Amino acid sequence: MENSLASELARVQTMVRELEANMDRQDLLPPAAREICDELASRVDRSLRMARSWLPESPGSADGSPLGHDTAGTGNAVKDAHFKRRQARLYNLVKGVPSVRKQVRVTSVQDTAPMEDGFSWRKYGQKDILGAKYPRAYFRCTHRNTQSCHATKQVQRVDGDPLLFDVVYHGTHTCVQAANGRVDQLQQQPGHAAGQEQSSQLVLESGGLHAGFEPMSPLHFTSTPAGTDLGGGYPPLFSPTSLEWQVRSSHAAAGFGDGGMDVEHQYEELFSYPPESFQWEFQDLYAANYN
DNA sequence: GCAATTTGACCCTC
DNA sequence: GAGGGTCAAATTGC
Repeated sequence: MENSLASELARVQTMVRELEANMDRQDLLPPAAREICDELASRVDRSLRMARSWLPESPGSADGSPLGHDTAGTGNAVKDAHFKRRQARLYNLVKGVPSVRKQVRVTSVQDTAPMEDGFSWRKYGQKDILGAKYPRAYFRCTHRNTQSCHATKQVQRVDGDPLLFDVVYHGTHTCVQAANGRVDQLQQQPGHAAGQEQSSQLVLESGGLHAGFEPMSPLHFTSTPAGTDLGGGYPPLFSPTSLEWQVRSSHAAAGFGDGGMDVEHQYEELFSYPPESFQWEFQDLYAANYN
């Protein structure tokens, strides 16, 4: 019952996105209509999450997957096993290295860039991922060599929702860029000290988080100039004008990456019982997403 | 000419 | 052996 409800909502969500994308592609979408589409998508998304919260645990299921991974139709146990292993690796990558995962929504397929996050990144690889429709792109900090900054991130378009990107950050920026702009902002957040770890970015990058109705401040994507394509036949990546951040994050350094906990549980755990140091962040994020 | 991206190959882990 | 992550030479764009 709830399962079919979730499926239906997922279908509606996809249709809204497709409608929006198609109209956007043909310049048929006036601003007012775009707002309605955004709101509609956002509300369906919220309903979907509600529906999923009723479901019994089903990690890796078509609709229950936090990555939006669509295993429906594959019916392939081997693939599923690989997918689970991939998920496990995603969350357990390097023990002790902060890992923050986010989902970034853009408002149209034209705006298909994982947003500017204040750092400059250099792409160093791209891989087709088993069971995933779109390839995963690998970025490292531009200042890796000059300043020994070992922060990296992975960006991958979510299957079934071309407007949604998974962005996984690994490591902490130690470059000057981190010391200037980012930390200055961090210091404005209560309870946060300069130079705090990657988890702080959750606050910053979702600072403008809204339920997806309002454009955020202008963005540009320095690391991925025109011509970069994350695959799937979509246009080159340009500057998104409006983004919705769905902060469904994990923080390996906080102990959520270990212990065999499934991904869905990690999210629930994180939102329900966030580590003390992150509680205020998740209160804000939760409020932004669910109120 | 330099910097960034692309992409095939290699390495590591499971 | 398969798959994910990284390297590095070739290519491209400014």
